[in-house]
Amino acid sequence: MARLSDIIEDFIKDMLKEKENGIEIQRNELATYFKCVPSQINYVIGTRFTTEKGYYVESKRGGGGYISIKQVSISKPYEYMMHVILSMGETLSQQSAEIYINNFVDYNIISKEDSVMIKAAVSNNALKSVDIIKRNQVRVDILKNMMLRRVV
Amino acid sequence: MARLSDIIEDFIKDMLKEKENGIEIQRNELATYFKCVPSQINYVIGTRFTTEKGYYVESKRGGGGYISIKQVSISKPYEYMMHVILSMGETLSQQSAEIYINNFVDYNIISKEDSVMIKAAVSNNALKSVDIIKRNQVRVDILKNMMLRRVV
DNA sequence: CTTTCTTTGACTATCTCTGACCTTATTATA
DNA sequence: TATAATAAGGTCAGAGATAGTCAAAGAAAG
Repeated sequence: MARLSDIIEDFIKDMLKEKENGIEIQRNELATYFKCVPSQINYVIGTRFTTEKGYYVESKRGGGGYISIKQVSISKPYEYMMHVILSMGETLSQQSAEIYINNFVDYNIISKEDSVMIKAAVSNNALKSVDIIKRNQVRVDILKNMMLRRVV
Repeated sequence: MARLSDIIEDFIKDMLKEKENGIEIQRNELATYFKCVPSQINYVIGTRFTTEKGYYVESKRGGGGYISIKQVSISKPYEYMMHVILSMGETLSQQSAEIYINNFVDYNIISKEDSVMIKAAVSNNALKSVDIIKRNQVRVDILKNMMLRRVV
């Protein structure tokens, strides 16, 4: 059974596809349409339209309020990559790693096939014999090393 | 009498036969159907639907959660890779890893560019924060995971 | 008799949905 | 203009819905 959040996510993504310059939605309107509480719209945006995933969200309260969603432009892959590597920090969960890797595909830095392989390299399964405490540290080291080699 | 785990295994395999693109199951639903505890489903999947046996399993928790199982098509590269992976053993030096990776390039399983990236993933530099004692074990895990996903 | 495989259940982790309460912006009115 | 009413959107904690882990008990095989 598809989750409501997924349905709303798809709905918003469809809207974004049609509009080049981002969209503006009414939170209450959307909630009424999907027969859910307004805060579920926040949940969807908060979990699916994050900065990490390449979205830029703004909103305004009060009369005539709105939520605007834009997709970050993908102009300079190399600079993006270096920026991301430098901003990764010293530790990385499997989940966060996958978000980064999906972004690399979106930015045409790696192919879909490579992304599968890279995800495998940093999966908990591959790192199962690394101490839990160190695992996220090893993960980020591996990902940085791979991505550096790819763009250099 | 056949063990329950075998019955569940057969049931899932029958489902897989009918669906070309893999299946999605509900752990609790299946457990109810077979009148067993949910964790037995994990046991069956963990012992019968492993990567080594050619299956790829993903799951998600929470509302609308699922376990998805896909059967890997047994291609020539897959068989070759499986053979190589099984021969790798439980530990691998950086030097040996590079020999394997070079062979994969020769066999046209990966590109030269990918080989650079894979070598980076299993380099001592990427694994610098893994205990020396465990490093060769982690290295082989990573390489196995990556290569399996590449041929799958 | 020992080892390995199976079954069970208590506890844990994660994701989704809901509602009460809060903050901010605009508009109407005294 | 100051104030009140109205019209948005935001936050957060808790309830609900799944799945995962692990160790111990039980059963089967060697």
